[in-house]
Amino acid sequence: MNAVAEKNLSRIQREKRGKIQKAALEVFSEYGLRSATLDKIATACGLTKPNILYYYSSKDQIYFEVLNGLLDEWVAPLHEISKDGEPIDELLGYMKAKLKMSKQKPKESKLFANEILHGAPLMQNILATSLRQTLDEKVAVIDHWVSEGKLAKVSGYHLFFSIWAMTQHYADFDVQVKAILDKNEDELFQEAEEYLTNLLLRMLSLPAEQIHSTKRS
Amino acid sequence: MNAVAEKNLSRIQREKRGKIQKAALEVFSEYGLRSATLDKIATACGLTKPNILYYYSSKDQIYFEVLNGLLDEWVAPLHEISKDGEPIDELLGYMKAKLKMSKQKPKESKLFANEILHGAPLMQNILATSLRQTLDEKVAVIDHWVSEGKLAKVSGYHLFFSIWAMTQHYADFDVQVKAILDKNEDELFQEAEEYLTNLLLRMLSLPAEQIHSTKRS
DNA sequence: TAAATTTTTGACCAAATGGACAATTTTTCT
DNA sequence: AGAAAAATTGTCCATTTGGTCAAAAATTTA
Repeated sequence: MNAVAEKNLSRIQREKRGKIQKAALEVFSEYGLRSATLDKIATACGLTKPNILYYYSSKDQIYFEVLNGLLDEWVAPLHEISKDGEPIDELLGYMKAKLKMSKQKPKESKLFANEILHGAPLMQNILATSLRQTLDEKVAVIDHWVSEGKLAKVSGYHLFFSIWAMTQHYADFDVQVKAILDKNEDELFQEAEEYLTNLLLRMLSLPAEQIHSTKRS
Repeated sequence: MNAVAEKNLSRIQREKRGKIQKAALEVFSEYGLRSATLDKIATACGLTKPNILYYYSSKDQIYFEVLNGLLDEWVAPLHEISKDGEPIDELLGYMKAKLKMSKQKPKESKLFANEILHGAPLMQNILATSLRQTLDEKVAVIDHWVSEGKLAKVSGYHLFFSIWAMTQHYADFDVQVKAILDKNEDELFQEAEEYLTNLLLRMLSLPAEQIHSTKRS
């Protein structure tokens, strides 16, 4: 029900559905599924409530569409990790891509976080199949790098967990971060990138290489 | 309105309030403030809805009490960091304490996560004053350790952010973690501790010390 | 342009839910 | 024991909210 069916929609259909999804993302990410109301979404996109229900059959349906629409984009950076690249560069690149998403798409990040936090009722299946499979592949790549001596010994799964946790933290918990550090966003993310780069370099470099692990921004 | 006033409560008051708070934690952490209903809390603690409202003036009030009741406990491990201890041991100890809380109190972790994720309307003040002050002090300690050459150069603030993120990840996003890794909880947290210990050791150790940074459980 | 189709909306409904309250029961105090 | 205070509950209410529907307006098609 995506790129295929989307072509059959009229101009109006596409416009309005787009508006609704955009507004829904705002509202859902701020309030969560339950606290978000159709009225709030309606106000946010300048349509009436019944009009919204003309395009989507229910509130849950909107939520599902929004979440699904973001999924691919969300997992995309993972696919960019190439087994033929320089291990540390690949992983630093992944971290940076994830951090960039936190900076530029905090609402999307929060929406996912909220969904998973409450048991991922709509995504558990995808997590356990699609995401898991992709991750298994990438962990295999990491294991291979480790066995080849190109990377310090590390658990691939936990490495990914920690990259997710640390990068998304700056989006999901921005309120806390900003309550403690009153830098502007550019500064903050610049610092975060330097910090995380250093962290990964130190953690992933082999002892012998540790010497030239100072700057590699 | 805490330890002081709490003494003036009758046995029944203390029992029932305790029951209610416990049930409320369950329900709020699973559903969030808005989706949680008084009926769910009532069922969970075996009281009637009006009875609950006899002890707490409103649903918001219960939520506030639960959240506040947990706050001190939540920040406590931070106070344990002693400037007189061995820097790396202190920080490893902190990480382990936080990880333990994630394992043993996932509901509390999720409650906080949810609150902050949605803008921390009830806690922003505390975050920006109390937590911030405590953290400033601990960051000063870290800076001192760094200047004394006892710790690799690192941003204290981001170090704390990353410890929070990585340890709480195992509680807050447990659904995702478990969808990817099907270990039992003991194994999982054991692995996590080893991984995070290694990570912190590598990141915080001075280059010269890196040699004996293999095992230090 | 007129008919057919699509889009939009005002009015309305039923269910869920936070909370009020008076009456009743239980506990405590004298 | 009996009065006073505290605790409990059944009943009720107002608001919020997801969703329906028929009629009206706008757009497309022939």
